[in-house]
Amino acid sequence: MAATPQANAQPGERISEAEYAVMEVLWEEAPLSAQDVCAKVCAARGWSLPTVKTLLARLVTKQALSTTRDGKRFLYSPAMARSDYVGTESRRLVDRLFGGRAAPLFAQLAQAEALTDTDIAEIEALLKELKS
Amino acid sequence: MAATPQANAQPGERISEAEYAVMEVLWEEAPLSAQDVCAKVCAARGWSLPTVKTLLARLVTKQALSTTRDGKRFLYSPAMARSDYVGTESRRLVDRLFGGRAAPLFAQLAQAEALTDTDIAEIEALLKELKS
DNA sequence: GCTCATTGTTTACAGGCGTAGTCGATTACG
DNA sequence: CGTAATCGACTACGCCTGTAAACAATGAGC
Repeated sequence: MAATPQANAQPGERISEAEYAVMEVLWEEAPLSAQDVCAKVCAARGWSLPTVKTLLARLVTKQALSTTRDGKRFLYSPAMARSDYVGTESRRLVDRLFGGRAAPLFAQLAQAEALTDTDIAEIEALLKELKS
Repeated sequence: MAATPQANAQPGERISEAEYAVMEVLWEEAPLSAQDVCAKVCAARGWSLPTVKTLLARLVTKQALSTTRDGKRFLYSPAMARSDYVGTESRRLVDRLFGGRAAPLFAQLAQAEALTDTDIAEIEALLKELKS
């Protein structure tokens, strides 16, 4: 048995921070080759090409990326929407730190003065919309 | 050289998820002994006493907990405020996922319908206060 | 067609994390 | 005073992560 061997990896697999940096690039523009991705992050993070390759491979295993052959190389594209990732990640934080309620998070940010005037204005607008 | 040996561990050390569960208990009530802590989390997380002891030790190393001798055992107390932890952790998320701006996070939660009516009311109240 | 550069794959390795057992010291109880 | 229970320290170990080298296949250019 064991249909597809070593292929354990639910789509729910967690994406690590380094992997996330790679996803960022691909969410901005895709599909890209490993080299393209490296061109966009290697400098900033002090990575080498092999590192990016490893991360790409792991993301493919985790089904966070899909690939298309292009000659001898692969082109990588996100297999999950950025908003999905951001959503579950936000939710996770709110659940873990604020008992699942968003208001305390907001209060926290407010108290930490992490809210700019623009933020406040935008949130106000959103609120108005929500109530309609 | 090497003043205090193995004692590398800036207070900035990151607290892992399991460690956080222990901190939670101590933020709620402190000081507590290892057994007290275990009594409060072991069941819920399926841990054994040794596990809790390890986590406590690591948290002490990370200077997230302080200890007081009490006979042959230690009593543990938080060495950092919960609000500090929650603050940096929230900030980290906002920085990483929303470019440091809070409004998009709020929008995300709104769109994900993660906002209850109570949340909205409370946030509205907070907004009003902020503007005064 | 042959060689060279490029690509993905495999392997590596140290450090952190989750989970826990062992052990020597110490305290408490009889 | 001696023995048993308990405590913290040390050790362990597999998995994930960050980072990367080695290698084998494959496609491109001459």
